[in-house]
Amino acid sequence: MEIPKQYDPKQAEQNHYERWEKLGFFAPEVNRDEHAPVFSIAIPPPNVTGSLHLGHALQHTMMDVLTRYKRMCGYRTLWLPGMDHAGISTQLMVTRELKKEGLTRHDLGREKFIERVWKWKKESGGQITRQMRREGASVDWSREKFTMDEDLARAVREVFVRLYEDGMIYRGNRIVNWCPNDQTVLSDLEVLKDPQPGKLYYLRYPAKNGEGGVTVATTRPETMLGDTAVAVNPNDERYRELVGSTLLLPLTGREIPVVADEFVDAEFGTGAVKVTPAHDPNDYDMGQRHDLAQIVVIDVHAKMTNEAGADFAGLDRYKARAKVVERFAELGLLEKIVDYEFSISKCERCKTVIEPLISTQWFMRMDELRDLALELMAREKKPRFVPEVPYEKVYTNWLENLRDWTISRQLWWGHQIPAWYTKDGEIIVARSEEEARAKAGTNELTQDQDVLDTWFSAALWPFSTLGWPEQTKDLETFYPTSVLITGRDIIFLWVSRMVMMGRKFMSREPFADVFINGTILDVHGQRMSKTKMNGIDPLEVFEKYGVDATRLKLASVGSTDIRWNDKQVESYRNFANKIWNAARFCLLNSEGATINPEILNTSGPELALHDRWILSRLNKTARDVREALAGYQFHEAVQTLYHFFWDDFCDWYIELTKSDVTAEESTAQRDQARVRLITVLEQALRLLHPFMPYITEDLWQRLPGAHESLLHEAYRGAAPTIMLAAYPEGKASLIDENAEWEMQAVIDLISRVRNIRSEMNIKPSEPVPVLIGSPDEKLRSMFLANAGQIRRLVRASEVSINAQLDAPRASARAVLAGSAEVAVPLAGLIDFAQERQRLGKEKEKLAAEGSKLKAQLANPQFAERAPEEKVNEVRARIADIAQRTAQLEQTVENLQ
RNA sequence: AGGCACGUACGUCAAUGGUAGACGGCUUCCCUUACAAGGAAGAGGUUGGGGGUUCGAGUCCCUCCGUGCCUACCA
Repeated sequence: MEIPKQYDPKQAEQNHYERWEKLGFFAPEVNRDEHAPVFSIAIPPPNVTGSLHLGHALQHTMMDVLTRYKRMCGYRTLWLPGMDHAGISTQLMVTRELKKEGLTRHDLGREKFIERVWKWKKESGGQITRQMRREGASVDWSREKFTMDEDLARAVREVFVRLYEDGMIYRGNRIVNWCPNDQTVLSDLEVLKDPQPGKLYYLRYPAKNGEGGVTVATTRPETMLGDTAVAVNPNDERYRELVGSTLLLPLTGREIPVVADEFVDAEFGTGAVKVTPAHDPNDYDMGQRHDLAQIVVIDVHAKMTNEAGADFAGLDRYKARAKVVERFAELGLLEKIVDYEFSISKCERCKTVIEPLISTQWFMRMDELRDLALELMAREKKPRFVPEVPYEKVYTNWLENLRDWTISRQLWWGHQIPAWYTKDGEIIVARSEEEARAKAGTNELTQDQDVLDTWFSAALWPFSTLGWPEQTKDLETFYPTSVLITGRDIIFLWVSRMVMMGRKFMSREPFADVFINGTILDVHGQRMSKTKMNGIDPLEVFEKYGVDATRLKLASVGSTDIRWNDKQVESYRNFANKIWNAARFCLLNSEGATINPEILNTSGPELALHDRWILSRLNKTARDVREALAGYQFHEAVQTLYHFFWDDFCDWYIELTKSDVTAEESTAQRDQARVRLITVLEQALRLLHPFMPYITEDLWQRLPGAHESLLHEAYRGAAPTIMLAAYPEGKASLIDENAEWEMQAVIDLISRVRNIRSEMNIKPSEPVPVLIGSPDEKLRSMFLANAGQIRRLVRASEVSINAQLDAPRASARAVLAGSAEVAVPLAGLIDFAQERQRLGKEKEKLAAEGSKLKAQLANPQFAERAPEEKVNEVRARIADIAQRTAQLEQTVENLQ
């Protein structure tokens, strides 16, 4: 058989995915058992403009691990893929593209522009699906969705209409976050707060009679042109007299009142605040309280309006700022300018400084929806956050302080708001234009030009993708989904909104569990971002180390943040190579053998120790991996598998079977050993498959008898694939603690002898005799049964086992657990001083451990209060140490 | 400003209140016919400092130092 010595991931990654997909293994229909339990995941839809980054690969790996695992457990599994239309960024990308052609979207017109976006989406979206196929994601492509698909659009309109009819969606004129660059309103969550150094300007507003007046402090002097009051705290003695008086607003000649408002912090600045209701959210509120006029001095392009006065009209806001300051200086009204650090609001997408503006927009009232979500958590503790701390609290705290959501956006790309206006300005909200006409009783309607926030449609994702509002079979089967795996940055933007919408329209939470994955940082601990250019393309990592190795590293990230270092993937690449070579060994020695699952079901004294032991290890590993995955402990699962495959299977089991398996002649012993070896390997590959789909499938396909070995019964009749093989169960009945103890004794013995060889500088090629002494007859017969293995693994010329250790004086010795001793006669090789030193070191170690334990036991409180089994454990360990120390002393004496 | 996390080997990270581990790196030896992307044997830790609870603390509590993240309407 042709098997290269080195694992080549590219070769293994080549053909399997296509076959899996073509044969329909990813679709839930592959499962023939109609009573099968269901497992479903709706993918967090990636942004169609982007390409996938490591964070996506991380989440996809975790979702794929769970999906493949559950599928192998016989669940009817659906991992539903799809993409998000990402209104603002997509429109931005296409606008940029147009700009290169010297066009604006207005040149094309709405319809043509949207056509253009669809064309662009096809290309960009294709990139994402290619990447996902490369990752090995076992998503059901036949159910792929896009938030702008007609059926999802229908769900959006349905939700909008129902919420409107319930009075939960309304249109209103309020102050909002406006991005002057994107020309659209943004919700609070799409605004970044960026702390940066700035200036605080102290401006004096004279009293009406030209005397005195008040000094205010502001970071935005240009807004003074729109001031309609100055506010002070009602309890502020300094200004008590002034409340109710009138000031003369410089540069405008406008008379404005001094009002008292609790909001004002007397400690800050001068204690007096200029009030610009049209351009500041707080001032807006104050304006409402005091019935102040709203004077709009800045327009949607962040330029000064005519209202700002002839001197300023048309100026950019920052130029206007400079000019205002200059004028104040000229008038002697600029008291001072101090350095001041404050947070500035920026557009999350384009980083343009937000301009708060008064604008007519659509809003969603959140109080009722919020209560639904909070109730769900309070009563049923749903959804279950993993890790619970701190995310459950983060989630509920945010909900408690939730404010209304601005859902309209001044974009063309997105779900156009299903609201129409009659000539008289009446609002008709309907599912379609026809319905609107019928409702209005006229055909003369114009539809609202705005679209909905992308997150509006995303909030419906878990049920809109399954066919809602139709009562489809899929909806009935797969909702609620089993788990959501996502980053902590969208708990508010997305997770909470899905819960509210799911609760409102499906009466149930959209997912049972929410697993919040850790964030991948760069080597310096910085978040990866486009602007910092420190992102890593997963495809590059795949190229370098292979998909399976990368997946293993990603799966081991878990829920804590990690600093990414390519080097760390290397050890998993080495692991893949180890798997490859272990399989290579098994395959090269598999002639005459076929996988036989029967041997997995029974263990007993008729089996060799290592055979009982590996069955025990295999079942324990399966059990531990299952437990780890049940609690989303991906890291734990990876560690368990890594340790089992490399340490248990490769380092010990293969080594222990070598002598049998590599025999030239076909004997029953050889062939049975071969059957056991490849059968255990096949089980190990199954255990690894959810994490490393390519290499495991590739090797599995080569194993003799794999095609005939049992798929999970739910998949009877399906084409052979490890994907549908039953995941090892982890049977308690096959966990054999006695075999594990005995095997450990053998391993310890071998390790001690190897240690002696190494410390004594005995050449690895030099055979030495090994003498074992133990009064324990059972132990002796156990060593005897494994003497051949021991001899091979320590390169012994002979292994002799006696009740008494009868070794020449010139021997290196070691003490083992269970009152056993081992000696390696080293006539002419031994350096007595060195040997005494070596034993002395060992004695010190024992003494240190022993005195620690004795002190613990000597404490009367310990015996009294600690559980009995702990106390017994300590007693046993002390006894063991005492015995070993005594033997060591004897050994040292023999050396004198 | 508040809230929350984190600080463990040289590095990156693990450890239901019960013997502090893994991987990489490092030292020595070995190309032993599955694998040098490997094998064998080692070195390396008063778990950031201090205090407390407990029979027992990396783990729970307090405090200080350091580092991140989130939330917020101080102009």
